[in-house]
Amino acid sequence: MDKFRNALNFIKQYVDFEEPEIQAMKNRVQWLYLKKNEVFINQGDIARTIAFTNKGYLRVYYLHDGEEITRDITPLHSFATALPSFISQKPSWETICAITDCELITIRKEDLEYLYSTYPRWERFGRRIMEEMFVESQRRIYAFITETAEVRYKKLLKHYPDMIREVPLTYIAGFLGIKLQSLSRLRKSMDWN
Amino acid sequence: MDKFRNALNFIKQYVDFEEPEIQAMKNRVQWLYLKKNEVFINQGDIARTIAFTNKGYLRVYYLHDGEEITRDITPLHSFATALPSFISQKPSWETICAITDCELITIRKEDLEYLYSTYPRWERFGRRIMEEMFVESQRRIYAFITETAEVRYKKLLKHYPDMIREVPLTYIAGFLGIKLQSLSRLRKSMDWN
DNA sequence: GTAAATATTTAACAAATGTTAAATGGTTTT
DNA sequence: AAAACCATTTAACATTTGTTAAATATTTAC
Repeated sequence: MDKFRNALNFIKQYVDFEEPEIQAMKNRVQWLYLKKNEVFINQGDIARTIAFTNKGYLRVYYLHDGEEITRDITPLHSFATALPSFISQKPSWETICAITDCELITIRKEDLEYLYSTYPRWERFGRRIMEEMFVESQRRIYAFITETAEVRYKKLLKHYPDMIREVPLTYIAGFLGIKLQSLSRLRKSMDWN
Repeated sequence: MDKFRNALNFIKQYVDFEEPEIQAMKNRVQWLYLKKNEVFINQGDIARTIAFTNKGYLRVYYLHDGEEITRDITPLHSFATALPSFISQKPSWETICAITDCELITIRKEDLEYLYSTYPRWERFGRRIMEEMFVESQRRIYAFITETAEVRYKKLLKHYPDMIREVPLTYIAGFLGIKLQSLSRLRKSMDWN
């Protein structure tokens, strides 16, 4: 039983790696275990690592007029960091926090840069994963433009049933771009088609 | 006067290239001139090229219940393609169309892949530009969650005054995620602060 | 097991945006 | 200049979501 099984399955969707490249990665990552509500990256800190969520759900939010605005809930087996801060190495305005107990595979920026510079296939992986994340992000913009909150909620239920089960409704509402009370009302009056 | 001046200025923000790498790119791009309302990539076609908008504005939209949903208006000096189709080389569900007369620098997917495979710095550029596009996309998601349409419109006015001048309000409204009539109403009742 | 804390629901009213339909204003074509 | 074609505005009414405040329900800590 390989601890890296989830991560490797995910990675191999994008690039076929040789064994030494995989080893180089394994030598440079750290495992990080977060309890529910523990913080991965705090607002004001510099995002020095990026994480792969091997287990659990993270929430990305920032403070807007004293209110936490949830921008993202990371699906299982995906990457998470405060990217603007990670790229620029300036303080982050976003906070990333564990919604459930989490098991993260993290890599420091300098180690990732080392992989990028040393192994062209890792740089290629970086490009492809970013393309994918961008496309997904665009899909979400379409959803905001064309779908009502009810439709967005139904799709979330359909695509991420586990997530809905484990994540409090406040955060789901934030992710959908509506208030908790609106989500609650919408759940009551929903026709299930 | 270098025809590539805009493009090179843009590119050099992300990676410092050597002359041969720039030449390799110049040898593989094509210039494409579109008149207002001409189509760059049609729904159902495969996106075989990606474009840099040297002049003019492109609009990305798709048909939703017989209605054109504008997902993006590309700023000057940025990249545009139907990325899901470009990546997968499957038919595009999005159409990209010239809002104004356009001057595009285009490169075919296979030529871009050649640059990526041959020059690590081009692959690095590909990754960095994708990171940037992803971050910008996330910013827009925040805007949908936290800002009213009026605030989004004011920011657009502030950041892209030229765009507002050249692009019809229908498309602006679509980009903001509201209907033309709502934008019109909002413009009338706006307090200019 | 009980108290405290947190999550979710409910409701009445307010604000923002959508829908439909028509009027007005500009441009382009002939 | 008139006709035809766009783009934009206006208005009345409908729907969706926000706001405020409270009531329930569920979970966590002691």
